[in-house]
Amino acid sequence: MAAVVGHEDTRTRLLATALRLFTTHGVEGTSLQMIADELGVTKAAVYYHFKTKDEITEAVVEPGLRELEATVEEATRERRPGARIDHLLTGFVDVVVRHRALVALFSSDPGVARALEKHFFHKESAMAGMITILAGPDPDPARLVAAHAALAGIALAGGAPDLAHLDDPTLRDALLDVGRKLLGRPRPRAPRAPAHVR
Amino acid sequence: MAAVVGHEDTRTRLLATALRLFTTHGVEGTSLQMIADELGVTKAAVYYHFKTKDEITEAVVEPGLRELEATVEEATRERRPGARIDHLLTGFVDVVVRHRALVALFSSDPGVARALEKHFFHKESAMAGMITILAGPDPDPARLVAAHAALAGIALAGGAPDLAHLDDPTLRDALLDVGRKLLGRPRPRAPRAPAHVR
DNA sequence: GTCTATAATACGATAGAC
DNA sequence: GTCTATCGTATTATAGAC
Repeated sequence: MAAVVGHEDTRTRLLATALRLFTTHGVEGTSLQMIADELGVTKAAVYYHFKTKDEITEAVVEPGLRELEATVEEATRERRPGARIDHLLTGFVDVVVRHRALVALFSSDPGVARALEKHFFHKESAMAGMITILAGPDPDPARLVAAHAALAGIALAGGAPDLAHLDDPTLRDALLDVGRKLLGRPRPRAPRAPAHVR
Repeated sequence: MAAVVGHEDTRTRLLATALRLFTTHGVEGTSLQMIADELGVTKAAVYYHFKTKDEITEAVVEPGLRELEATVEEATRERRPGARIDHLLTGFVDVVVRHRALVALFSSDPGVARALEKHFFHKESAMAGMITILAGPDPDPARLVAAHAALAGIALAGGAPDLAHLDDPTLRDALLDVGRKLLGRPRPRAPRAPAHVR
């Protein structure tokens, strides 16, 4: 199973380049010409790998979105509401850390939503599902705002260029802390230290 | 002092329309044709009020950015670090609530940064200044991440369409709560209720 | 202040050579 | 698998009539 390597490689390079350009210029602000130039090929060469620009956008976003949807589905299966939140929170943070800028991209870039709404993927429902789990049924405004802020804060902080120097475990812990503070969840295995803390 | 009213009115309508389109399609995803169509005028009419698209982007963003810069400057003048954080936090939340989608726009849209970096405004330094105040000097990773998450979370939650139905005081309180939780600040005038709360 | 008309350029996308 | 060349359209922006 080691055929078409050259093909896969160029395709992978293309997606990596596209992601980088998308995060700095936005999807709509990135032209196929820019991608081709960065790759050192022509526009027509890009069109060999992908039929349309939307197809590129989908392919860039796909892996992260798939993992996110899987995490939401897993979390939904938890019986206790608190466990649902914890499962979703850790799963979300893991995806953000694994893909860094990607989640920030489709948390805020309208071009991603536009490209995705025409096909199978449903970013909207994944986001709605996460909010429902985090805020619970019939949430008060404070909890609803906290849920939104947690998702946006984790996604954008995780993808922030200023924080790119942090290694994965450090970033992961810090992002988990953000989520736990906003959602009122205890840290695992250290429920609540009484008085000598800080 | 009540001249040129018609002019000001169209200009204001134009900016409001531009902001709305920017938030739903992104700056680069919004064409002057879209703005003109939405206004019921032609592209040339838009060009009467603004010489370039960048000028529109600047004008849309200007009021919010000015208020933000003023808030940062005020906060910097506070002597105690905690007071600096509280001042910046409340000021930032007020700007977000007053302008709702605007702050979310220039927190995440690359088109805004691109349009601004060519002229007087310095979004970058305003953001850096806020992070410095919130995270303090030589911050550990956790505090740095918390500061980033607080700003991004407040901005994007404040501009979220899902939360547009919340009235200003409710949204304001909820966003302040987000910031305080992430930055470890106490709620004013109700330091810590002992046991009967919740 | 808004219009028609148009210029110059960039866009996404296709055809066909190599 | 990548190229040159091109099509049709949309873009920002300008000139000039009304």
